[in-house]
Amino acid sequence: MNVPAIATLTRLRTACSQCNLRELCLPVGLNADELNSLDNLVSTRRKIRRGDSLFYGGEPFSALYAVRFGFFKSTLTSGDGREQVTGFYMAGELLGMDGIGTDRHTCTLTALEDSEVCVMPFARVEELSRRFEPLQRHFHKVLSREIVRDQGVMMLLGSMRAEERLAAFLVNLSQRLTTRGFSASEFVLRMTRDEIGSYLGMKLETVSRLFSRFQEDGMIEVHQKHVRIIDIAGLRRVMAQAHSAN
Amino acid sequence: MNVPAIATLTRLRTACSQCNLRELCLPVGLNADELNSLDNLVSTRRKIRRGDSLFYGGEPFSALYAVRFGFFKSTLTSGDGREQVTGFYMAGELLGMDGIGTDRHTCTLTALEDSEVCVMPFARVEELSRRFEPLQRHFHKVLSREIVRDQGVMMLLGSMRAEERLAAFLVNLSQRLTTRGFSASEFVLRMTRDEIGSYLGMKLETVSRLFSRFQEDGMIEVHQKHVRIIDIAGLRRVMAQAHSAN
DNA sequence: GGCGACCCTTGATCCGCGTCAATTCCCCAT
DNA sequence: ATGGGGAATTGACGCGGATCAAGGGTCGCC
Repeated sequence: MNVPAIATLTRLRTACSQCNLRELCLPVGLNADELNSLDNLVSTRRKIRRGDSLFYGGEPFSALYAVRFGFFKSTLTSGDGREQVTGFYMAGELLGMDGIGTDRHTCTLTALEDSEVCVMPFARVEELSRRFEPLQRHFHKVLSREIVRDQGVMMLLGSMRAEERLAAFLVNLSQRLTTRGFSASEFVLRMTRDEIGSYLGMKLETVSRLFSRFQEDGMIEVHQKHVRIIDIAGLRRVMAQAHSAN
Repeated sequence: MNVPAIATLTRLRTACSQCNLRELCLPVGLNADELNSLDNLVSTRRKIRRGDSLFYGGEPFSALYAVRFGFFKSTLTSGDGREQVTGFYMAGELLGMDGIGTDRHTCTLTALEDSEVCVMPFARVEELSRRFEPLQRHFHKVLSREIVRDQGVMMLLGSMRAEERLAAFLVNLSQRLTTRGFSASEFVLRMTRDEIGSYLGMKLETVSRLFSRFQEDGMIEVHQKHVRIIDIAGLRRVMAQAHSAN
């Protein structure tokens, strides 16, 4: 009598239909019935302490992860040991899609604050999306959007100057925080200057200098990791100035 | 009697099971039976003349495309009109995956030489991959690999210096040509210096100068669009030199 | 077959950002 | 409270690659 009771509890606890992130996460746009069929999508949840990694590049791939709360960076390490930050992830975003192609993760996912993820065994994702057209469709959309996001970063890195890149970064962060119900104008950076720099293709000193400059220009206020955006229109203007880098 | 005969002919003509690219393309790894079920995946073929576009950013998305022969570039245009080359595609590679997420293409695909693609209506791709597990699996792998590829470019742009990037570009081209049965060491660039530069985040003059330098160093021979790779190990050494950019 | 439109090459100069270095700030652990 | 260490800031300087400019090669089109 006891074991099934616990199993039910676990199921409920990890049920997408009960999750307040369902409007952001994989089940977005599904109706109540459809949601219920998803309730065994998530096998367990897993807590990751700040500084620890969810998975490492090279590890075998078996599951996708949805961020419940917390903050992650993904990093890629090249043959010669250089490390590049390839993305930052927050609640409702999906991790691990890089592993599908080769059955091994290519990047490492590290928590930048104490975090929790929903573990979705990939076999289950595929099975459910075969049986279940709306999930299939949405899953494909999520994969595709990751491609589009990456191409956006390529454009950032390939054709914008340092100040434009940093402005774009701040605007993007602000938008994503807003979507999640946080303040659009005031937030705490979870990553270091070095990590921002790696992501944006510049050195930490440059990041720091640009923060100071944006502050002088009255567009933001920065104190260490605290950022307040005063003039988001100004930042948008900076990121769109057409006068090139290359 | 006549119409069905033509229909059969068309079917045969566009059948994956008859295509010599099936080992590179979507149906990779499927057995004969499985391949046959795919024979109505491709609705038609479409020829694109050099300089023409298969689709433009902003257009509604309806199908994926597999390159039969030819060569494409994909470009992204930012709000302020800057254009960034985000990739080059050759036979057997899949185009259009950027459109799935928003039902609109985000990038423009332009033929750099006279080309032909197989048109795969996306609804059909999804339907077949629901009914057909190996296709589903492989399709997911293709999407995931595109993500990984893009992350590789991010690393390139974010953490390598110009000469490393260009060396990496040449090595990558050579590899992909080899896979397709072409010479690994001698080929014709289908894109201009400007397009290479855009892709690699540098100016065309820099591309040109680096080509000349690689030639002086005895690693390649270049005459306009003709490239001969003499010392691929040397190029690999250049792309891996750890002494940073940022 | 010759003319024009690109494309490529190469040089000279300049500047954005990387590099190196010193100092300060902040958080955390004792 | 206090000391230690990582993170951030700021300045001085130099270099890689952008910018500007001129010339030459190649191919398609009349």
